[in-house]
Amino acid sequence: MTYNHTVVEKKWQHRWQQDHEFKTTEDKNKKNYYALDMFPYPSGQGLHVGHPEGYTATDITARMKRAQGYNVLHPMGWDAFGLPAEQYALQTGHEPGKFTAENVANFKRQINSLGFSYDWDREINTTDPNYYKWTQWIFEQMYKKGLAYEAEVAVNWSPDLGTVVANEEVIDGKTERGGFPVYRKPMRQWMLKITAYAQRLIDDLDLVDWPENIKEMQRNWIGRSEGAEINFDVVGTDGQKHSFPVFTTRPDTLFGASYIVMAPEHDLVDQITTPEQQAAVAAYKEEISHKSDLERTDLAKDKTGVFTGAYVMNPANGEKLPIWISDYVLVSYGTGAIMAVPAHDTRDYEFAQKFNLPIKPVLAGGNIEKEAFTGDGKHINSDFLDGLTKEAAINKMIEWLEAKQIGTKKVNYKLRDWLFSRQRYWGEPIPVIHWEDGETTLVPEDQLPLRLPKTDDIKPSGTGESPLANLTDWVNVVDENGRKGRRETNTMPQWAGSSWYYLRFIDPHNSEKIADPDKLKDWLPVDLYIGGAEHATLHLLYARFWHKFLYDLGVVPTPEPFQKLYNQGMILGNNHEKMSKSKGNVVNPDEVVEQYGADTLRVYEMFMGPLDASIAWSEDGLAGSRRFLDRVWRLFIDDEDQLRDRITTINDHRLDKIYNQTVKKVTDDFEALHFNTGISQLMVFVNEAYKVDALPVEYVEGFVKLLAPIAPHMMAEIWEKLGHAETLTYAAWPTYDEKFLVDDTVEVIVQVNGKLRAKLQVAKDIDKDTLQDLALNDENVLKFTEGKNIVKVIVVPGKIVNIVVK
RNA sequence: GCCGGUGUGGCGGAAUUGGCAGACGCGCUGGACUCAAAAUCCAGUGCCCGUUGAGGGCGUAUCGGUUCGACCCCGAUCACCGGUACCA
Repeated sequence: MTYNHTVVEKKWQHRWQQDHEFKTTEDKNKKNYYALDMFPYPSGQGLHVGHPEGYTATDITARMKRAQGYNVLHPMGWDAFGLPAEQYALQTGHEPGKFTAENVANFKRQINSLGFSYDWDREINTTDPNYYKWTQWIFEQMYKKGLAYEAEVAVNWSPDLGTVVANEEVIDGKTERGGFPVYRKPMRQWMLKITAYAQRLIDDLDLVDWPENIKEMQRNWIGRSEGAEINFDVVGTDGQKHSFPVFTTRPDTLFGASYIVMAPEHDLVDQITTPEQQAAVAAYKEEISHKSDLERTDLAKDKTGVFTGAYVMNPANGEKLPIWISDYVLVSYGTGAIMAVPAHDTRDYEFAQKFNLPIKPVLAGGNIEKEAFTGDGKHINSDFLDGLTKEAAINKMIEWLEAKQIGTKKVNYKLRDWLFSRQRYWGEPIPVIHWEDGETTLVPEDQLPLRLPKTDDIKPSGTGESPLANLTDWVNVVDENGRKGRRETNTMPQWAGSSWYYLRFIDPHNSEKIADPDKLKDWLPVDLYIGGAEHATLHLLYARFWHKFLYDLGVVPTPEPFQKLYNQGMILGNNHEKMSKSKGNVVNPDEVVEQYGADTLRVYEMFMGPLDASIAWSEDGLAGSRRFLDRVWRLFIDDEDQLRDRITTINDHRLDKIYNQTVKKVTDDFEALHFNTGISQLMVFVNEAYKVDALPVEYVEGFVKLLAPIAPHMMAEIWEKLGHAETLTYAAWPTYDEKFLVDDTVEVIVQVNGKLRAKLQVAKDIDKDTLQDLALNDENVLKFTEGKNIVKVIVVPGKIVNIVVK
């Protein structure tokens, strides 16, 4: 009979669930292995075929590690707070919690239909108060350490919608929904001081086994740059003293500074602007305020700006430099003001050209008539720096600045503090109360979790506050002394719950602590973490930041959370484009499971190519994977659904070599996440097995174990037919014997001038001279050496002979 | 623009350390089985020359270099993908 995937897959999924087959073992005599997936947001669309690619990879690893005798922690949960549920609730008047629960149920059904070996006893959900109690707890610890603070930050405010919208919801300055205008409006926000960890977040990348490109992305995102802060005194028109610092990576070019630029939002702008320039400056600031961040940076080419009328003195040479404002200087980076050296900075050069400001070279080389010279060279027109090159001049200038107390050496980071509040209902409440006397307090720890009040009537507050502001019963509080207060109505961003969930999986039901310290010690760091590269910066940086903070508190025992990280690639539609509804190229895993079975989907997704590559879906390829599984089934099982007679306890040794090779290669490949080549080797074994009459039962069982992590349902069924009552899950992983991998003879290739001319079958330990003689006298080789001078013969025993002739 | 990555048959891809380019799969071609078809099994399949055979030439984005020998190392160029966006 042909293999019936529907029956067999249901049978084993049912049994696994009943037996709690994948419950995490915590045997002290075994080593531990933590295989983690990036947990999904349970969207209404359900799973698409991209999800199972990473999930299959971790599942294969988890299953192999169980067979290899490890305690394996392989959990799954739900990152279930998020915008879509809130929008659904706003539109339909339903409660987002219920909607989310339905989506979770659907996701879970789909995930289980694929046979993943998750320990569902450890399922977590970020919207569960027992979970977000600890998200709030971590926030409170940060607040106590001064790492959570309030600040006025500009947000995208839509008066028509009565809400604040996220950057990605703003298109051309209008809301994505409705097309209403969006204004930049400063609002009180919660911030987390991730910048305090900037240096450690760079340094500790050296501790982890991550793809180099992801490390590089994080380094770029943090953006460390070294330079100096230099103080400039404003040459006052009204006798008032003002001074301000600028940050520069090129203090050595101070002699070439020809003007100063401040960000239009810089605090000092209004104070220093002269009366004659006030109108122009005000008009420019007004113009800028209508531009979004994106617009300000997009219009990069054409520089704009206005003179303030004020001047500073160049501390190096006493020159008077005009102060301009321009939006090419960002208030949020460095000090919000720069010294412009147009001769040696491209942006300053463009600005100087446009406004006819002087361009004064202080480095030899380049042609400043045409463009800024940003390379290295000897300093000129620079007094005590003349003749020095860049690095020496930078050091000398910093020494000089520090001696004169004009400036200091300074390191700057691009990384900004984390904007941690959202004006949303569907998120973790920030456990803070603002009292009428101006005091701000945390909700006491013993009162956590601070529950999100249930409501099916989520409406915009109209003020820019979250919909929670409408729920006056919840918002208004009174303390024991009758003092009135108001709860924080901002909630946390989706990143919060996902920044520490891997810790909770270790001890998910602990009501006293985030997790038992001994268990954290046993399981951390995560051994393998697989997910999409789109989380390369934000999620992975936030999680590392929280982990380091908890490490400093003594809560977690390791400085880094994820030892090995791997990014799966994308599965594209059959037209090589990203799958999307509008392109009509989306493949639904439910249909694949129904038609071909979960095992086929798993094999196919792993066989498509390297795990990190983006590869197009192919129905033919999928069918080919099913064909391979059918071939495996027929190899072992006959038409009566019985084991084939060819499976025997007698070993005629014809499969010794290929079997042992297969065990070795598959084990190594799975370990290295090279599943495509591992599967290829399993195919080679099957091809060989079809050619022999007798299949030693030992090899059959070994093969079943090797394929089981990828095709667990079919292999469980064959395992049972092989007469095993006990589960395949914990059956020991096969081993190989080195002695079968080495041959007595090897094939040596013979080249003449680097071109292949012959292949020789020779004894493995043949000596160099004999091999050389053999090669030189080969019939076909002689055709190419006859009548020519043999200049040189390179002999690599066991591999190659290269004869160089002239 | 800058940073990172990739480029191999008709297609997905393989090649561990600089040593047989194209494993494995798809597709295609031929054969067996069948009344026939599907399925299955077997064989062939980089391109070109050679009637066949033996064999030969070319070939890993392009151009050049290092080397006895380069998909692999180096330099330049092109294309595509990802990240980033005036970060002083």
